[in-house]
Amino acid sequence: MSETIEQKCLNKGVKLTDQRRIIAKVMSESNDHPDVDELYKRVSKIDPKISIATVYRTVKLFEESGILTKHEFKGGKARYEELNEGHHDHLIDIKTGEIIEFVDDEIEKLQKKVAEKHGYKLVDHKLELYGVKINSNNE
Amino acid sequence: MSETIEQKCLNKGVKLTDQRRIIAKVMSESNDHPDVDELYKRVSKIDPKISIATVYRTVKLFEESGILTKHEFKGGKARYEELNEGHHDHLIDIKTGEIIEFVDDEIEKLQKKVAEKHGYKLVDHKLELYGVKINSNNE
DNA sequence: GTAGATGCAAAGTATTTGCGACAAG
DNA sequence: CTTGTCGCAAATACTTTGCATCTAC
Repeated sequence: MSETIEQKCLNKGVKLTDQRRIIAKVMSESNDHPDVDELYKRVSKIDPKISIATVYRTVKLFEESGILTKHEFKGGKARYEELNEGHHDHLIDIKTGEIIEFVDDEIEKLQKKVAEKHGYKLVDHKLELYGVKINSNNE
Repeated sequence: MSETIEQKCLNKGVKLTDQRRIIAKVMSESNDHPDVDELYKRVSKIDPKISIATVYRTVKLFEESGILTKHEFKGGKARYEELNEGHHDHLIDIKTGEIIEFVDDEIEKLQKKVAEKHGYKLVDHKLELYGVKINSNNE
């Protein structure tokens, strides 16, 4: 396993407060992609005195420190996820909202190539696929 | 050239009002990706009495009718673009904000394949590349 | 001890909506 | 005519911020 969020904070000189420790813990333990409201709810169960302003400030700080990433999936609120070595993109079930993470090296390479073809160095990218389940009960 | 926005409205049974005609015209003539505020400014030059609520209502209606697409590029406001046959994705210069449109069939195919691999039919997707210009004056 | 963090409530943005007046088909 | 649209201002949703207090280092 990789570094904990707390370790990352220490390495990056981010001051650790109780609130941040709690937010870090909740994010580490979340396998989904909570929005700020949801995160606030989870965090409030541990410490009901934390304010939502702190949650907003903290996710922003963690994002800037490369600890979390922010996703802005279609039409919704900003959602967050812990950033680990393994980069991945998202496939979103438009019926259920379920999110599947995937990696496709070939797509990654092609993206780089496209950027270069246009004279750019690729710095970041966003790839989201939206789909519906192909299953047994064909409509 | 393809159908005009006005023709599309007729085909889809979208009632044409003066305001909608103006918004349609401005969008057709825009080669960039204006946000609602910017669109409102442009539209106001033609008819200063149009309200921003109408602009919001109209872009939403046009989006639902498949006439415009909405983009939510990183951290900004929603931006709109006329939807034509030729689908394309966007490469955004993170220094200047310039937007380059591109098409890459191979990436498109791979996206479909990835979705299928996970048991999904690809319905929609979002691909944005963010880059910096590689140029003569290397920093 | 001091710079930075927190909680609160107030202020910003972006967008949507209720309503009476008005216009398109 | 009648249904849907418009303009306006008020409402909503999400996020940020000023300020006084408190806390990590």
